[in-house]
Amino acid sequence: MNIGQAARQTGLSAKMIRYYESIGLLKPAHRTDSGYRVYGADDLHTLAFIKRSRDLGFSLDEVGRLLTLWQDRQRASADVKALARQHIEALNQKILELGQLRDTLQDLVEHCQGDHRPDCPILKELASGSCCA
Amino acid sequence: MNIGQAARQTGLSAKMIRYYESIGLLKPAHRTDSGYRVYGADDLHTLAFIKRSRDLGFSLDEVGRLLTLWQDRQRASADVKALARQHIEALNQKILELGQLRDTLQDLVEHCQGDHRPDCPILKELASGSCCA
DNA sequence: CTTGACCTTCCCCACAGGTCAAGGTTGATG
DNA sequence: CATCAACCTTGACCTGTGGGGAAGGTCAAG
Repeated sequence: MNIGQAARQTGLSAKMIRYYESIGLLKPAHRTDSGYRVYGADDLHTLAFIKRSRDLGFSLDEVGRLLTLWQDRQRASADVKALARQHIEALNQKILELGQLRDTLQDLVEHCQGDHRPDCPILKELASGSCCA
Repeated sequence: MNIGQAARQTGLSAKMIRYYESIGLLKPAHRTDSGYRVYGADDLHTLAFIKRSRDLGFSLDEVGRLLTLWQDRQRASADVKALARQHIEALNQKILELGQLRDTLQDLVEHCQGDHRPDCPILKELASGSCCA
């Protein structure tokens, strides 16, 4: 199977597959005599694993660790769980931060008339700085 | 005032200040005879405005628009409000997405023994794909 | 004069790819 | 066989928001 078909089957782009190979996330694919990359069922599995891990928000670095654990028959599931937990914590942290930003902005918006007068509390707060922690 | 002091006073880095100038977010700073950038009270105000806008999660592109509105005495506050609302919507969207990822991961983690056995439901789900929408 | 802190410009690095170019392969058609 | 479209290859450059550091100029104090 060529890279394009592998891409379509996994939902990745051909570009991404080459990129993953270039950064060492994937082992170099087999090649035809003319240099085309060839992918088999195993490779598709790995690509799909990467795709789903990315969809869950893991960084490529984390995906690399997950792949290692996946391919290691001796791994402890505790390792995977720890990685996932760590990722959950990062997500929660990000969610909190974004929520605080949103709330702050929401406050500002609610104090803004939103009419045609140039007077705007949002800009005033941005200029004066009393809005930010 | 030199760029280093301006940076310390506003919480930006000298690097960022030069960058903002290079992309046209800031007007080119005045220079001494020897080429050093010099910042006055007005410039500090603008830098602080940028810093606070960035802290609220606006992109540099959005900051540029806010700056324009800020410096435009004829602006309508409705414009600022619309920009802020738009940003709030983007934040909400991102928060939702991250929350869904977290919940999915949380489910997976809860089904994982987390012991020394190699059997791990998280990896199984990542490999099989039934976990993702 | 020397030292050290500061400034300047310039280039490379990160993430996670997108986009385009120039050229080689492959397979199907006339 | 010629040709054409669709596919593949590598490579280079773009995004956004800077960080890090090199090479060299400037300034103030000792």
